[in-house]
Order: sequence, then structure tokens, then C-alpha cells
Amino acid sequence: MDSPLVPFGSPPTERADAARNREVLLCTARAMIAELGADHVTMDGLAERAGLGKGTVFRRFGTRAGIFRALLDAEEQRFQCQVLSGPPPLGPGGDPVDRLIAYGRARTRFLLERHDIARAAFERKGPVPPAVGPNFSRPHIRMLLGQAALGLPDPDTLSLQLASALEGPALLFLVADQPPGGQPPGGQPAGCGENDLGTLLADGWQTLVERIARR
Amino acid sequence: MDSPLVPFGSPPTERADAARNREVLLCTARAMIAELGADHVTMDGLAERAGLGKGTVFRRFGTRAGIFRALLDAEEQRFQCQVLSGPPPLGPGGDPVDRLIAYGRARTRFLLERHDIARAAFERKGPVPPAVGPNFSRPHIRMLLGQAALGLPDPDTLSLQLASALEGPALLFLVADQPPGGQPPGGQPAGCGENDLGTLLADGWQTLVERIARR
DNA sequence: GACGTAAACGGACTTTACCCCGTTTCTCTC
DNA sequence: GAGAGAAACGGGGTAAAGTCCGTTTACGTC
Repeated sequence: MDSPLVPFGSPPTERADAARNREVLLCTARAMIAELGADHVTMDGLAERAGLGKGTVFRRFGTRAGIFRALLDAEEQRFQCQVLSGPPPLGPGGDPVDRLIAYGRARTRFLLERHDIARAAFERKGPVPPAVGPNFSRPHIRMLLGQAALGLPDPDTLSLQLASALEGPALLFLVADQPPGGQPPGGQPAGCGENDLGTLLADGWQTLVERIARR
Repeated sequence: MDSPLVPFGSPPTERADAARNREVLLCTARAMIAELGADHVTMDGLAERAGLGKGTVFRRFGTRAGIFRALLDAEEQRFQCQVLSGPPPLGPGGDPVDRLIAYGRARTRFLLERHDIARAAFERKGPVPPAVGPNFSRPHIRMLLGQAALGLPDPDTLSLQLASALEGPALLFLVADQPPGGQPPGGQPAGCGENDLGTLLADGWQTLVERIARR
């Protein structure tokens, strides 16, 4: 006896109320982040404001970081699309080194704009943070490094270190430094000052890549 | 009336019992880390085992991460000595590029050996983690980059990114992955497997620096 | 449309970092 | 050695993450 109809959805398919609640929670979380700042969002607060039990929130996302991961994932989807099937130099088709540079520029911007969420997506103890950090960057860099056919002895390790150079500054060594005594809530997304930290990091990345690719 | 005797110690000098308790706490912390693993050390547990009040622990170190920072600081002292006044190639006097390579190798090793403590030294919300991350590496790299007189457009940003490439893998993208179901406590310090991750990272760093310095 | 099952829900409970403030102890001066 | 003042101590209290388990609800079957 084989199952008569299983339209799509690889795992056992999610129940309707579960899916709806996931959406509600995601939306509520987005609203609360915009309103209070990412690190003033608590699980109790989120549950209450969403009109759901705390158990539900944890069932859905596992941990606090899980919510931010989910949020990031959704946005990352679009970013990855541009990288995987958009026009060059970011998308496929161009010179690998140019793609590497374009990728770093785009990624830097992406991370800075979502800096607080990305930081909140880290687990404090768990083994690895899936879907954050170099989990996307590293293999992509690895691939481009391979295509560029520079004579690198160990592209696997190199790609880890380059991913770290790219994402580290935004993810951990940077901070949404509100001016001492400033107001914690709303405001612009951070990392968008007129000093243009984004430009500095993007240019730095380009220098790095050009030097490494130089023959 | 000027103060009659103030032997040394720039700030108002620490009270004797405070200093003693600091030592007790540090020792107890070291013991507990060795015994339980860094992230099974709780503030209550530490206070109790040290025979002190919880309030004392927090007064001394501010936050949980503060304890691990203090522990790391103590060891870092010796490391910094070697870098600042030891023999070349690590210490001063040699070719800046060689020093850069030697520094990265030594630092990689240092971090991998203390990987769990270094991770625990991160604050979960506070602005920056003083005395962890590139707070030492970055300026040192910056200096060597300057001495090497490569024609880099923005050594300040570059040094941040290189510090991130150096410390990131050990600090956040790596995990003391005990084999699934393995015992959490004792054992060797992690990062010392025979696959020699340390060697891979050190070699990767060297490649990176050599490529950047190549003229 | 009633039924059975598995999944989802909810909120009380536990754990842990961190705060507060009355009490104790050190240290300096006379 | 006694007294004053400041620093350190202690532990109960709060907030927030994460767990557990009895109850409810969706969905497929008859």
C-alpha cells in the first residue's frame, strides 16, 4: 500500500496551523526588531505579542538564535539568487576574480545592513551556526578560487580564511556602536554612517583579492 | 598634604582581600574548566566552590565572559612578551613579512589551544570584547604591514580583515566538536587532533601573507 | 459526520546570568 | 589601638532562555 497523494514537500509536510504560526512569529519578530532593536526582543515578549505560547515559539525555532537565523535565511534567499543566477559580475559567466570581488562587495553590504540580526543569529553554545557565517560564503569562495586557477596550495583552508576576513569584521569585531548614551531602539540599520565603513571594507576586500590573484 | 607613600600601582590600589579573592577565583575557574569544560562552568558553581558569594564573583569580573577574559589575559601576557621582545622571527628585528608569518603561526596555535576559553570570553550583548579577538592582533598586524612598505592603499582596514582571517576560524567557525555522544569533561585541549588543523591554518596564513607581500 | 492518531499548543517549571543593597572587613589616621 | 570612611562581601531577587508534559487541534479514515 503506497501513500495515495503526496503532492510535494519532502519531509512529512507541515501542518497548516504550524505554518501559519511560523509566519505570524516571523512577522511579529520583524516588527519587534524594527521597534526595539534585535537584542531587546525576548522570547516571552515575542510569544505574548504574537498571541501564542512560549512553547510554540521554541518548538518552531529551537532557540532564540533560530528566529534570527530564519529571518536571515529568508533575506539570504534573494541574495543567493543574484549570486547563483543573476547577471555578471556577481552572477555566473564572468571572470572568477571579478566575481570574487563583486561577491565580497555585495556580501559586505548585505551583512552590514543586517548586522544586528546576523549577530543575534549566533548560538552561544551549540556546535555550529547553520545558515550564518561562512556557510554560504565559504563554498562560494572556494569554487571561485578553483575556477581562477591561481596556483594556491590549499584552497579549502584559504577559502575558510577569506570567508572569515569577509564576514568577521561585520559579524563580530564590529558593533552597532550607538553613541555613548544614545537611544537603543529604532534608527537606521547601523553600519550606514556617512563615514562609509561599508566602502572601506569593500575596498579592503578588493585589495586582498587582487593581491592574491596577482600573477 | 601630599600622600606620603604610594609605592606603585597607578589606580587607587586594590585592597588585599580583593586581590586574594581574585586569585582564588581564577584558580578555581581553571580547575573547573579542566574538570567540566568551559561551558559547564556556572557563576553559582564557581562562587560556591571558591567559598565566596555570587556577588563577589560579579564584582570582580563584571560578567561571565569577564572571567574567561581574565584567564586569557594572563596567558596572553606571556605570548605578547615573546612577540614584543623575544627573538626573531617572532620578536622584533627581522624582516616584517617573516614576522607576520611567524606571528600568524604562533597566534593560530595559541588560539587553538585555548579555543574553548577564547570562545567563552565573548560577551553576548556588550559592545566589544576587550582583550579578546583582534584587540592585540590587529594593531600588531597593522604595524608590520606598515614596516613592510607594500604599497597597500588602506592598511588600517586591511589589518582588520587579516586579523579576522587569522582569528575568525578559531574563534567562531570552529567548534570543539566532541564526537557525537562523546564525554563533555576532560580530555585534551581540543584542536590538537592528528589531522592537524593547526598546521592547515598556519600554512594557509602563510600563503595569504606571501601572496599579499609578493612584488 | 464521528473517530483515532499524531502533531502542535501552552504555560508552569528550571536554570543561569546578572542586580541590589544591607552588612562586614580592610586600611589609613590619630 | 580606636575610630572613620570606603571598599568589598553575601546572598536573596529578577529576567530571560530553554524544558516538560498534560491538553488541544488538525487531518486522514470509515
